[in-house]
Amino acid sequence: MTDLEILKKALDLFNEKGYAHVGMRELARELDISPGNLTYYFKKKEDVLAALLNQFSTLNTHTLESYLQLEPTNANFLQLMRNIFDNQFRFRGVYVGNQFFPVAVVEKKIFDYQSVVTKRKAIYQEIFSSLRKAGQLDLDDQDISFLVSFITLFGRFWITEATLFNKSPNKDEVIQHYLFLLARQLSLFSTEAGIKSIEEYRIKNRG
Amino acid sequence: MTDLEILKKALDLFNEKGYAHVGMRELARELDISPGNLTYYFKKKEDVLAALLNQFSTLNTHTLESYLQLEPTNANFLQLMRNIFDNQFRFRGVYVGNQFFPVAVVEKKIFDYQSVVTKRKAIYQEIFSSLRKAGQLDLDDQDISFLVSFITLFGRFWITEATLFNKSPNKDEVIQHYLFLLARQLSLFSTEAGIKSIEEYRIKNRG
DNA sequence: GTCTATACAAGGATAGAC
DNA sequence: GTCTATCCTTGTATAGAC
Repeated sequence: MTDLEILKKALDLFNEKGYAHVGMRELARELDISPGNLTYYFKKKEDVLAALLNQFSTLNTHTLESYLQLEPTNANFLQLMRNIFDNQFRFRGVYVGNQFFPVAVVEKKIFDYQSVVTKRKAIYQEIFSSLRKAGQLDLDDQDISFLVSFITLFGRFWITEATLFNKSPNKDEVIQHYLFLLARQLSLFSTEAGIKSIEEYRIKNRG
Repeated sequence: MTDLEILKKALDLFNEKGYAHVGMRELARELDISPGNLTYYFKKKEDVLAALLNQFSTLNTHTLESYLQLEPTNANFLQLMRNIFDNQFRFRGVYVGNQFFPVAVVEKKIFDYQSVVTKRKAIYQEIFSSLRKAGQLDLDDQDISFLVSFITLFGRFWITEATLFNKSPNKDEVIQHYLFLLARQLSLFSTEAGIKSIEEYRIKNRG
């Protein structure tokens, strides 16, 4: 038995039933080990959560880094957001499944979520600045901070809305829907070149 | 002891600690009654939740109804949203505290949340149509459905974002912040008259 | 009708045997 | 590294006092 095997099964169960509704005994049973043995690998249920949040955060960091290698275009940005949305969908059980996050997360004891959010905001600020410089978006500084606020909230909670009544909706369908909304918002601030780039993205992702 | 007293105290505790982190024994202790006595009034914890959700939903319905008596202007609309935001803040412990709602809510057994959401969407559709007809907003039909999607997500999850790291933030501050974002979004679709109305609202709510 | 006392099941967590 | 046994908290149900 390895940590990774346990985390894989745990994520499956969390995605299916929600973090709060999966017990350590149940997880152990699904892994064919005893509850006591499970706690040899993860002392507390929250440790399982923290490990998954770390996986998720690392994955997002990689996704963002590979975007930063590319040309700053609206099309590439939308592709980035699709990839991020994909990650969120994969980890929805830990990402949305928590009531409030356990106190331990809020108090940064097991995972410093707050600092992740701060860093992400700074990156989005950067991204929108580059898109402006590249002539894709027509923005003043206030518009940038508005778009950062928008993307922070929208980009975090679309998956919560999507899974509110159905924990496993059709992935491609929901991502398509929310990406469409995002593209529309982006187009409100786009230059002609930016609009063209959005159109290109649309065409490419239909064929 | 009355139902209302219990619900008041329960909401206080839920706002402070989150629904999942308040036990029936704790609630009873705070009310100076025995746990068994509490279950005389509310058989299950979920029944407390359902009662609060009903209070909240009724409050929102009244808030919306009194808006519908007024002139359709952006200023009145923003005032409506401020009132709604106020309600959400008051009930944040039951509104946010459950990202997935308990199974009983999702399955409509104790509270038909899904039908509330559907009705609210229809009302917002109406509201934006009137604002278009009144010359406040410049919209085609696609814009309307975009704005409805926007307001549904934004109007539901701002409070979740606001309470993510701090369960009791300064109410006026956070509402001001999110209302400002909403006004900005609205202004992207506003006519000159609409912009003026937003400005009027801003001036009125500073003095 | 209102309340207390108590019991039980389920789940997180821990100690210690092998 | 794996397991059993045990403890504690919490949701829930019920018997019965007043």
